[in-house]
Amino acid sequence: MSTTHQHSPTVNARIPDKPSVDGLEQRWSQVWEQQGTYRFDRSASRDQVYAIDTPPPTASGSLHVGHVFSYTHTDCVARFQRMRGLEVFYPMGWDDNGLPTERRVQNYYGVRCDPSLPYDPAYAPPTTPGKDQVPISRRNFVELCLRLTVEDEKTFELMWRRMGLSVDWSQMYQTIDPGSQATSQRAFLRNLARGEAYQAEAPTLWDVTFRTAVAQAELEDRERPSTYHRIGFPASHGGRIFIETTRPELLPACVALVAHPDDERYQPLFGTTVRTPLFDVEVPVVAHPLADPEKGSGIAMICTFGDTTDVTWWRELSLPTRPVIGWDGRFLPEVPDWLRSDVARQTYESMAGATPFTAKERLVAALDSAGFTEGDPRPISHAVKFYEKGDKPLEIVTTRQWYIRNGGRDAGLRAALVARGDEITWHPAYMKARFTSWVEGLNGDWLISRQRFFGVPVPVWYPLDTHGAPDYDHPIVPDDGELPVDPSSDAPAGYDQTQRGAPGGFIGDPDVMDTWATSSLTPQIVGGWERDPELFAKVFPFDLRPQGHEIIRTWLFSTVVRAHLEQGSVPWRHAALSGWILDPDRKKMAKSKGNALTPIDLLDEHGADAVRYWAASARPGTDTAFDPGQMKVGRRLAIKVLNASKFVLSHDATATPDPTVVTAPLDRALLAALARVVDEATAAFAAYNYTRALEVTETFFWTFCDDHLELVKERAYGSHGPDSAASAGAALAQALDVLLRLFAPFLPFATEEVWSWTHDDSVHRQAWPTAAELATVAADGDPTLLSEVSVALSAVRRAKTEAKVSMRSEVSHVLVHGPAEAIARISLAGTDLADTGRIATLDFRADGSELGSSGPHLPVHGVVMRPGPDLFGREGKERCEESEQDIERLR
RNA sequence: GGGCGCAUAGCUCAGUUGGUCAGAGCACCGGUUUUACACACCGGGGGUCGGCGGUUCGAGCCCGUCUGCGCCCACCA
Repeated sequence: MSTTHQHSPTVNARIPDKPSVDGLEQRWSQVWEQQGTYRFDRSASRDQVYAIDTPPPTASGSLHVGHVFSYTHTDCVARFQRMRGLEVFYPMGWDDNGLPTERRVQNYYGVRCDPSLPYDPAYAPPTTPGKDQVPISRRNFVELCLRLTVEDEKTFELMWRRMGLSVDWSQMYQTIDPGSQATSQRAFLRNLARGEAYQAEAPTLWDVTFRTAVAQAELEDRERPSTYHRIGFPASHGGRIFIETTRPELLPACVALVAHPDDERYQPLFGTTVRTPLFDVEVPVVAHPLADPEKGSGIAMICTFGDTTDVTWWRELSLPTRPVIGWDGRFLPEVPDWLRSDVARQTYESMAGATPFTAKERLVAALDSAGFTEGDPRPISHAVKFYEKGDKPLEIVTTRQWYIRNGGRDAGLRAALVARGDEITWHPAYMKARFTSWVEGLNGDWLISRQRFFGVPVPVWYPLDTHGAPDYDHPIVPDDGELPVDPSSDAPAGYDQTQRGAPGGFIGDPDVMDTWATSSLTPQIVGGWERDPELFAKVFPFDLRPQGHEIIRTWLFSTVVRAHLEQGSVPWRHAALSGWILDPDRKKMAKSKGNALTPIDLLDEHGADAVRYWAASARPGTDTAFDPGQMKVGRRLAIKVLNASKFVLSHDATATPDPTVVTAPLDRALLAALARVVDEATAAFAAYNYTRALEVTETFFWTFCDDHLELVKERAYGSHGPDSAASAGAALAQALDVLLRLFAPFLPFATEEVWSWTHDDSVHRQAWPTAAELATVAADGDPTLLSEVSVALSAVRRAKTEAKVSMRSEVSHVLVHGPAEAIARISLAGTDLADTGRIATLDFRADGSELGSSGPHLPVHGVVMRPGPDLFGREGKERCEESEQDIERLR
């Protein structure tokens, strides 16, 4: 990189007569691709690398405006770091594995996966989805998933390119591609070997629609109406114990009643038994501190399992298991063997195979008619756990599942993971609290197995004994070199396919891993862990993980877990959490609400630079209102950059480090003021405050355009000779050169367009500007001069505006007066001020006066004018008196 | 129930360690067709900085408290 730029002899010919922001995106994104502008140079050393762990967007549909928003933030940081001299490792991935893709494929093609079907190599999906979903084999289904995600990902890539993301597209990955699968399986197998992954048969939160287990991190509470039913249990010593429950249909699964140990009402019952109504099962009355005396009747029935509290009680009180709900969410078809009496069996038969809803209706009716209920059902509203992607309440089903230790059952590991959070710099800092509180609140290990089809398979097989029963305690694992494997179609070493399912043979684990189990490894996947050790050493730990704050508990946390277990390190040094886009009602913009605009529409209407400007105006972590007005402002800024640049560069001036060319005090002041802006923008950017960097640059730029450019225009055209013109032109060129680089991370298209008028290389590979590079030319320039002259100019303009005359109107006499130092400075720019204000006679008076309404921090205290009555066409006396300005107009 | 964040002009938001901090942009009103830009430029009005109390010579800024909004988490009988 270099700050001295070669000049083309055809400078002016490259400047369009009518610069436009339209069409820049297509042109420059192509050039960047052809020239490899953003290609990562892996020959850089580790301390020269800035590595980004890019969030792979879910490839299950379309991008929305929230993506544009947050990815812009990351891109601005990436571009800054690149210009700062770092090699930026900026990959892009697609999270295509998992449920969202399955659902999209089902809807798109009108198919569903039936793993029992054989693979049909000739299968072609229907051109239009039929009314009923066509069952197809798992392999056919996966092929459709791959086919559709490839199409989606092409669209995504075009979108990102049009946004101007400075991604290195040669570093692309999919979470379902073979490399990701191998990494995911390798990490799992290492967890297994170290005892960090294990399987267990245990009560599991279960989504009955998707028929899969779900993890704690994927839960969400939803408020749902329900009803309390008051039910009497016959006590062994006579009388009835009344409980209140929202799930009376679980009565056949009841294993105990529980009350608080201190609850005097029920203390006499502890140690006794009651019998379940109708089902006539004897259950104990037990004590546990989790029982809430205030809730319902103060005594609850424990069922296996109605909720997670039941699981706690069941585990801690060593209660028996009486499951009644199956994987499909319906009551098991067979009458359970613990139901013995005829009434019990008949009652259960009326519920067998039913949904909980139907079973509840039938059982409550039976309880009513048998006189076990008391009073009317009482409506309540309570929180119910749902899978975040599901629409039916979760059930709890006992199943064999794979887990990875995440500190949920191990205080030492939990503390170590909390400490990892302290090693990460959070942007904004308060987001760390969400991480910490999540880790500290974990109550179980991470359930990673899913009973789904499109995902990374759990890479193990199980030997079958001579009776054909699997030995889950001795899984067969593949060698590292075999990865990735699919146990449902590959045979383990030492076996062949004919032994699949046969006694003495093997079976493959049928499950896939949760999508987070793979995406938690994005640093390892994209960084080439075990695949490309040289690369991995240069990028890991990564420098930045950008992501949404709503997935701190999932993606961020699970990535920390994997890196901690595998590398003994944090995965990255910084985590930047982006906010959400809110619609005008301050609700999160979401596709499901139908209020998310497509990004392409926005780009068509405003242009990429404009949309990026809006996004970059939002501070890190802040939820932000969707605001087309800001995009209009951004578009205006981009256009302004083009036009101002055209003016500056039309003078054929050269940015020069030679202080003998830039001699005018105002020109030096400009560069001195710009040096301060550079310092401020750099410090802000380095602290990930890209918004502040943009703001200071933009503010300066408008002063540059509206004041400085106007002040030096006449001189630049040569009105005072070639030397002063050269000074103006060189300073303008120098300032523009710096400003373009300051704007480059935000407005990559407009800045590149302008840069190309005078350069053959890309602005995006230039060095980030420094105050030092301006210092020589700025020389003794005083940055306050520019603002002081601006104040004086503003006062002249105000007088003309109030007189309702053109800014070109001539003024015969202006007196500027104020503190001596300010007057001394301003007088150095007197010629420029007189030219711009079209002032015939400009006088200065240092009197320390405080005329005018300017604030005390404004060093110029008044511009004193007297307009003549005839030229302005009015007296203007009132104005003079009002502002205490003695304005004299000489014609 | 616990935790975090927010509350400043009609709107969207800046205000770094308390002292020129009452700001910006948009919107609004008025003016200017000026050869980089009318996709422009110039100017203007507009806020008791959520309420109350406290610390201080001095408080959007610090402390307490209250109100409202949002988010995260929590064992849902």
